[in-house]
Amino acid sequence: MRLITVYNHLFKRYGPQHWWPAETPFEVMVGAVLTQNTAWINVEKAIINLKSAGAISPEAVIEAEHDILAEWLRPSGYFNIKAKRLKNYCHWYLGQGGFEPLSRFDDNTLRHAVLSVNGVGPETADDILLYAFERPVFVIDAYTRRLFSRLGLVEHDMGYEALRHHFETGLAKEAGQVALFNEYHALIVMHAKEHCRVKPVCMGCPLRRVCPYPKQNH
DNA sequence: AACCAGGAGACAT
DNA sequence: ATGTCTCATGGT
Repeated sequence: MRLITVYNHLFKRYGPQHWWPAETPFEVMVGAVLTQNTAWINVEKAIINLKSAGAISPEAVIEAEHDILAEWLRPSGYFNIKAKRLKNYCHWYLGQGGFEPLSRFDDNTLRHAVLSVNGVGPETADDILLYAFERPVFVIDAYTRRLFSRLGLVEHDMGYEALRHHFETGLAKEAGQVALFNEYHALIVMHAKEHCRVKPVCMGCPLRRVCPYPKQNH
């Protein structure tokens, strides 16, 4: 089965996801950091706190005391670490001059620049690249690994960069890379969420016969 | 009531 | 290069 075939099944079942769930590019960046190993519902609460405090800007994040910022981030978990990581990112972001100057970087340069921030790893960086800067990078997360290794389309022990390269080259001939990668990652997350927890059978699963869910606990 | 969620860094080996 | 610990709230 080809990668684009899996995509077509998912899209037919779930339709367009119009990700990322955020109002501005900066809000995408904040969400990308806060959602590290965390349920999105909890990230939403933290973002609401930031908005209520008028702190959904890089300047406000930097100016806030650590303990205050951590308190706003509390619902998203790891609040002490994430307060530091968010400040690290905002310092770097403003140091680069914000969105405009960064948007002139070529894809690879921008990716390495974002990755240089302490607290921003490959997945967080690619969330930011794809959903805030609209660059053609394929986001690899735990869901992607699990789904495609169980489908037998990738090896289970592939590293992040190897997986990313596999998806990007495997979909290279498809039109509209950014829009495709945007929808694909969102659909993978949606599919995983539907098959999360108790689901006796894959009723309505777009991948029917080959659907790897549920297996073990998922 | 254990288990997991849209990971990453520090550190040891 | 690869493996293990830690970070932490909230839903099921």
